[in-house]
This record gives sequence, C-alpha cells and structure tokens, in this order.
Amino acid sequence: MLRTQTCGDLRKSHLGEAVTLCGWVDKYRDHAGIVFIDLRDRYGKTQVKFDLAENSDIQKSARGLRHEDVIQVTGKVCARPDGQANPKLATGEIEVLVRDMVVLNKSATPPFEPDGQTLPNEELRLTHRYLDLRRPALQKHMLLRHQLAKAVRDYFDRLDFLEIETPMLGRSTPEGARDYLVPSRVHEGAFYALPQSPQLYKQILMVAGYDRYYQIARCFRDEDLRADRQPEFTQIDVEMAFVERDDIFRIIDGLVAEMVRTVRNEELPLPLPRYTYQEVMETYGTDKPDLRFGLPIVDVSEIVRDSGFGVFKQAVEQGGRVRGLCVKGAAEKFSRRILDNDLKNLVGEYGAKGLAYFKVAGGKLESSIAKFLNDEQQQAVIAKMQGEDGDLLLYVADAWKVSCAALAALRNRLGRELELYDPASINAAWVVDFPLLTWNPEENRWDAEHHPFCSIVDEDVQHLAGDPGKIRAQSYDLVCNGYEAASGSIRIHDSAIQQQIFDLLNISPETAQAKFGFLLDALKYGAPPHGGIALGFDRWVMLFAGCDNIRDVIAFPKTQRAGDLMTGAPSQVDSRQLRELHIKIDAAAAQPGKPESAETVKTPNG
RNA sequence: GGGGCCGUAGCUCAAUUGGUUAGAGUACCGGACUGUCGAUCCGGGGGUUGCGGGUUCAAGUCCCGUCGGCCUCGCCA
Repeated sequence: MLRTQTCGDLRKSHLGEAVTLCGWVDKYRDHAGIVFIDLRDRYGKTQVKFDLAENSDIQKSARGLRHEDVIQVTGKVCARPDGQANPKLATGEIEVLVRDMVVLNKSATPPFEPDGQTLPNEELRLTHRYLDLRRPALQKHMLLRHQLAKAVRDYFDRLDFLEIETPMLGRSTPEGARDYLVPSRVHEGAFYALPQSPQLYKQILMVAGYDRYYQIARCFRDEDLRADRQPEFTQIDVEMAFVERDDIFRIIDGLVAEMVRTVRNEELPLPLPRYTYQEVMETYGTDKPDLRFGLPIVDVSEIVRDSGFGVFKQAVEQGGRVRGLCVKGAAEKFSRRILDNDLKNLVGEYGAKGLAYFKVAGGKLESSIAKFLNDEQQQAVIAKMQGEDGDLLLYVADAWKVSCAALAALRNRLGRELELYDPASINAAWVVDFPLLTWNPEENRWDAEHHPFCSIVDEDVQHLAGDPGKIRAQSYDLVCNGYEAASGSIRIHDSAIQQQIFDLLNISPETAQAKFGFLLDALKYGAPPHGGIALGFDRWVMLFAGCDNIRDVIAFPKTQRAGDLMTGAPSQVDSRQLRELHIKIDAAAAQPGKPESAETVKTPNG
C-alpha cells in the first residue's frame, strides 16, 4: 500500500504517529515559509503542512503543487495550535507535518475544480466526468447507490430469492418501447435486441421452478429522454411463483422499508397505503400522484352546469368536467399576471383551453367571472371545495383526460412553489386496479396498458366479450413523491387465456406464435401462477439522494440525445466492421456532425 | 416530431437603445509573505462572443439557418 491511512481517518487519537497519506491537492495555501495543502480522497480531507524548518527541499517543491496533483506524503500527526482547529473538517483538529513527499502524478490545469464554489454547466461536467465524480456530492450519491444495492441483495437473500442473470442479447418483441438493436455477424440481416426488461425470461424462470427470483438488471429503451429517464437504466427485477397480489405487496413493502432503514435509519410504517387507479385519477389527475401533500382535485361539474358561464356550461354539456383546486390562503399569493400567463400557460401545455379562478372573500366568490354564478351556486361551490375566506380556487373546464393532466401539473407546481411538503421526505403508496386496456383510436384497436401478459381481476372476466374497457388488470404501480417507482402485475399462466388476450389486442395466433412462441410453449408445460414487479433503481437512488435528475446518481450517464460526451459514443465505425455485419449506411445518414469520436471533444487548453 | 430556456476568457457571470479598445471574480503565470483553511497583497498573460449566413455606417446585442446542453409535450407495453 502506498498509504497507511486515508484522508478521512486521522483524529487527535493519532497524535505523534508517523503516517503516509495519498490524495489529490484540493487547495494550497503558500505562505513562503510554510505551505498548507488540503489533501483530498473520497474519505475526506486532511491538512498537511510543509515547514521550511522541517525539510527545506521538500518545502520548496511543495510550493509548486497545484490543484488536482496526486501526491504521497509521509509525516507526523500533530495537533493544531490553540484556536487553529478547523471545525469544517472531520480531521480538523490535527494536521500532518510532512517529512517526505512524492508527486505521484502532476495534473494538467483542470477545466473546473471538483470542490469549486460554483458548479460548471452539465455539458462540461459530463465531458470531464472523472473530475465531476471527484466532487463530494457525486461521491455521496455513488456510495448511496452502493448501499441501496447491497441492502436489496441482503434483503432478498434473507428471503430465499435467487439472483439470476438473463441475457443482454435477446430477441426483439413487438410492442413496448423501441429496441436497441445489435446486428449479428453470423446471421446475415438478423439482429439481437437489448432487453427493455427481463420480463419474458423471468416468467420462464418461474415455469422452470425458480419460484423466487430477483436481479439488479440493466435495461435499454430507445425512447426520448427526460430528467428521470435514461436510455440504459437499472431495475430491481422481481418475480415470484405461487403468489397473489398481496404477497407481492408484502415483499416489496418490506424491501422499501429496508431501504429506508438502511439509508435513513428510519422505520417506515407498513403496509404502504393502497389506492385504486380511479381514486387517484379523480383526486390527483395522475396515476403517479405526489402524496407528500394534499391539495385534492374537486369536481364541481354538477353545480356549474346550469350557471351562466358558457365555458363551464359547454364543457359539461360536451361530456367534459369542471374540476379545480382549493389553494388554502393563497388568494393574494398570485398576481393576475401569474394567473393569466404563467399558470394558464402551464395548463395550456396539457391541452386546457383556459384557467378560471376565484378568490373566496366574505363567504362569496370574487373574480371577473363570479357574476355568472348565482348566490346558491357560489355557496355550493365554496362548500364542495371546502373553501374559506382567503382561499384561491382554480378551475379547468375540459375533457376528462385534459382536466386530469392539466390539474395534475398545476397541483405539482403549487405544491412545490408553496412548499406544501418537506422535499426530503419519502412518501410511497400503491396504485392498483389499472385498466387492462386502452383504446387506440388511430389503430382502431385495444392496446395493453401494462403488457400483454398481465392477468385480469377475476370478477372482470365477464367483460372480456362485452366491454373490454371495463376490465381491470391485476397490475400495480408503486408511486413515490410523484414518480412511478415500481410497476408490476400478476401474470397470465394459462396459455388459453393468454390467447384470448392476444385476440383482444388483435395479435393473431400466428403472430403470437412467431413473436412469443417460446413463452406460450413454456406456459403449456406446467406454469405455476406467478407475478412480479420491477423497481426503477436509479429513481429510488435519486429519491433518497434528494435530487431531481437521474444523471446525478449514475456514474456515466448519457445526454438527452443519448450521447456520451466523455467517450463520444455513439460513433461511426470502420467500414470493415460494417461489412462483417452486412450493413450498408444510407449515404444521407452518414453526414458528419453527428456524435463523433472523443478526439473532437473539447479538451482543456486546446 | 412539437414547445421553451441557454451558449461571451479555462470556469462562473456582466456588457445600457445596436455604438468607442468586450469587463469582473476565480483559475493560470511571475513576485512578496511562517498559522492558513474560499489565505492575503502586487504584477501579468488570456476572447473565432458555439458555428454559418444576413440586415446595418456599426452586431455579443436584431433576423435566418445550424450544432450542442437542459426542461417539457408526444413517446416510454
């Protein structure tokens, strides 16, 4: 070892010991006769001192040290003089008086300093990710990620789950997300697909008798990115045989509690609450509500349908709804400009044609449109909204789906802006009874809401023939702080029922056989009832880290255009490689200017 | 595919109505200094204002295009 301790280890108890430390030069303070270096590694920082009186040669060379140089120092642990301790450092009571130093590696002037006061833009951070990852904040996230992964493995191990790896090179299946494809050299014109999830493999593992499976699995989806979505991401993938929905809930409740215990040292009250899809859509307008605060959506359609306000009236007449939020004590918190521009534009992004608002004052409604509601209607609205003087009432009058999306977005923004919750808190709950199918008007057919292997609620079998839209799926989401944090279902284990669902989805027996024949075959050979779930691991790390983008908890994330700014991936490849893969590039697509090799990436000092 | 924000020194930012030689802090280089810890003080170098067009007597500023980053709608079974 090149060191005896780390830069986070030394305390007063080490006084007088000879130690050797290695690390990066974090800060240097040169006083000519004495030089202080803050030496940093991932465990902490230690002040090391070069004194002219101690070793003049070393002291002189120490004056040449700069940010991010890597050095090894040997010396004695000394107490700092009275009043010179640094309470900001865990090692702040001591310093190391250096007798000997080796510059292990001189650093070029870094484009930014890992301990800088201001964070450079993300483009630069991603280009020099090795510097970004030296930042204590990101090191904390990587540690958190490791601790959570370990907690997950320990938990499942205790419960007799087996971690089983499934292939990365698989077969492309229809529906779902766009696949990342890998061309085959051996099979001309054929492609593997990287897994969107290990869904089919884990079901087959159930058939194979591995009744408790989990995997921390990498998944790939070639879809557009978001703050909480990366093209490659990590799922905690779980599947169990001989279980019902409640068994899954119990196991996953325990997992979430274990994670909270591990990283927060808190006991999460169990079981986690459960809400139906209908409930949360009515009350929060989304299937992934942020339950850290109230601010429920209230429907006043029946009250205002007969009012003199055309917008409300027509919305209801056309089969839509008039729904709104009662924002407590906020009557004076938003200027007319904010209401008529910012908030109206916000709901407009979700298709809402407008935003109506009232203030509650003197037990009545106040606003430019209050006159269209008579006294009785005003009282009914206030009562239904549970409004009081000083409250602000906001309404979207539109089709059901539009009012859901618009009010959900509005509710999230108000919750955040008005600080209606503790941003560090974790609030998880189950959402159950999703519809099995959604009608696809473009294709004129039913689409699976979850996936085509999802079983249905027993008593809804009656709707299979008549009213498929009413069928509830035995599927469930775990939502946390407004994110979809997990999603799963009880699967179909009967090939005949599976075929019925394929019929509904307009997947012919021939197509089904061609695409998922291996699964249908497997289901014929003694498939146990089974079900499972997958948790978005990156999102959970993000939630526990208290940050709002997934890139900050992934060591080497990709940009919104799915590029890696550090390596320059994706890149063009050698024509020989393409020939071997039997691939010809369309000349128009081969234009330069797309993501390129790392050589074109801007480097410091030219 | 659509909407929005952004791009000026290595970095973080400023630059009046379109107006003179594009500034500051920090980093970097040189010098001073034996108790600092965002060290301090003195001096210095550093600019294709992302890129390409256009308007104008004059463009960092206005217009068009393009590249890149972020947020978002669609998309993500």
